[in-house]
Amino acid sequence: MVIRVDFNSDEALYIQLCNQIILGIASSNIQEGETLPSVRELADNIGINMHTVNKAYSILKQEGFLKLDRRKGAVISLDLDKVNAKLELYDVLSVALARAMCKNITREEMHRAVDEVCDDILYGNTLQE
Amino acid sequence: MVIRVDFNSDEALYIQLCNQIILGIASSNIQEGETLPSVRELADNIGINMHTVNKAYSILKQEGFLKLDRRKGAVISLDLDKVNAKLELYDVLSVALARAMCKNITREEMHRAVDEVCDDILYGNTLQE
DNA sequence: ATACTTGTTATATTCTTAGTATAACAGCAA
DNA sequence: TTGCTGTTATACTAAGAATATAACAAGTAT
Repeated sequence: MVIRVDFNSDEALYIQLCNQIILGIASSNIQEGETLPSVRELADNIGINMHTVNKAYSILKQEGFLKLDRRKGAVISLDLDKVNAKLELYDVLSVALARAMCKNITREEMHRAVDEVCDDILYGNTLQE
Repeated sequence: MVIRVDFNSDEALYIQLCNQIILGIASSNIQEGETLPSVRELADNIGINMHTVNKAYSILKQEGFLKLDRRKGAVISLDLDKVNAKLELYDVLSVALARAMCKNITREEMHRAVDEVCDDILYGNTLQE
């Protein structure tokens, strides 16, 4: 799985790493049971520090996306806590949709956006390869 | 319009201010043409520094939610840049929905979440008063 | 047993951001 | 003039992000 990073972004590197890996899982780019590169290897590939990668992996572990094994490394392992996941989704949506409403984006457009983003993640319509 | 702040949150104070005001606009709690408290007044009310409020107002101005007038203060004034607003919405959704997909949240549940959040903003179902 | 790799922990340093604290300025209203 | 707006400037503290070394424990491979 290819992982890139934008050094000019105002988003923290470890957050970018988390997001990319989550997108990779959602798009089946990497699947349950498969392993990510080791912290040192990924850090070297991207050109960042080991601890930055380790921080991302630790967060993903705590959020139930993978498990860390000292022998195998970082193994994708999904813990399906839907209750908590829904609460987080509602939190994110409340600010995102409030913004959208202020900009006169209709509810139909929001629903279309959900479908398009899902399709994009699953089948890769627009940009991402 | 009532504005509160959570000092224990890991979210920056000025971000919380921005989000609250945007939610206030979306929920018609405050409307186009109406004015927000002055930077000094709001800062005193909440118990934070003037510059933190000023930072929030400046961002909201730059994002097209209000205009700053030296005589009237901060006046709600919506600049409807739908193109940009949609791009931002897609950005936020892509990471939020990828997370949701990993947690086996169905597309139907996502659509229901959109409707519930919108209704909650507009009519105040659950918690917010 | 040795060498190597894994995640993990610890410490220290640099840089950026967030937030505060004063202070002053320009424009406008009572 | 007095008092209120937003605006700008400067300086400081605190916290987080990222890096740099270093070492440790546990497993694998030779």
